[in-house]
Amino acid sequence: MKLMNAINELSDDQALEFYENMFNALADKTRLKIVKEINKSPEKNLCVCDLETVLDLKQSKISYHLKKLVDANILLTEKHGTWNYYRINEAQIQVVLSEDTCCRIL
Amino acid sequence: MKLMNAINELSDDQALEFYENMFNALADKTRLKIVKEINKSPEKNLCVCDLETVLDLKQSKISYHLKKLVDANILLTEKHGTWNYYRINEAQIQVVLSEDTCCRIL
DNA sequence: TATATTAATCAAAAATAGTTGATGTAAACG
DNA sequence: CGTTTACATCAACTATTTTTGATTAATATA
Repeated sequence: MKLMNAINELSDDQALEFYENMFNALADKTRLKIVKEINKSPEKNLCVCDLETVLDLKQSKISYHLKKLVDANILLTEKHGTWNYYRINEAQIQVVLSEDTCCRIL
Repeated sequence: MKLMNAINELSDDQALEFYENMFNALADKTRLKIVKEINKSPEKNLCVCDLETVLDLKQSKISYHLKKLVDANILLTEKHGTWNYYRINEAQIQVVLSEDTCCRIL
């Protein structure tokens, strides 16, 4: 999903689809926890194995949810050697959420 | 779901649960259309049969989605005789969404 | 009172989403 | 090279959500 700084150029139907996808990506406790943990981390990014440890979840499960967040353009990936680091795309989140809500889920 | 003007009194886990529920309720095109149509209506409220006509969907389907929105406290019900009117609970929506997003989905 | 209208609810079916363990691939390291 | 580590992806399975066509209950109207 593209970054929606040009959201006003979308048709009504495309806009609804954009929001449906964004809300869907955020409508899951595991995914909200992932975002929260990344935001709490010192470098504001975590790799899969970090999340495995901190959330005590299986690798495949974490990868599944990370993919959903990346597809929604809520997370960005940085590859460093064997490690895949995930970072929050704050611009995308702020398109959707109120300041207060950002503070609570980030 | 209660109105969350006291959202800061919730534990982290309860807060995540609140947002998970709110995003879930909004993560559906039919439900977003319902909210949009109610907001577009002259009286800012519609009954089930109005929505049936304007969205061209079956009654039971509309009732199903209305229930989800009411459970999330995004819509409020007013009963007038045989008719059930639904109205947007703007306070609840504004807890979660940015002003721009409110403008797009309302 | 009999009938029509409105809308909630139910159970069954269909469609989606999430979980799990295994496999595949690429980089790091001895 | 062979081995280990990190992680994406897959297929089978489970669980949840949505759709559908009744049925039911309540109100309105003839």
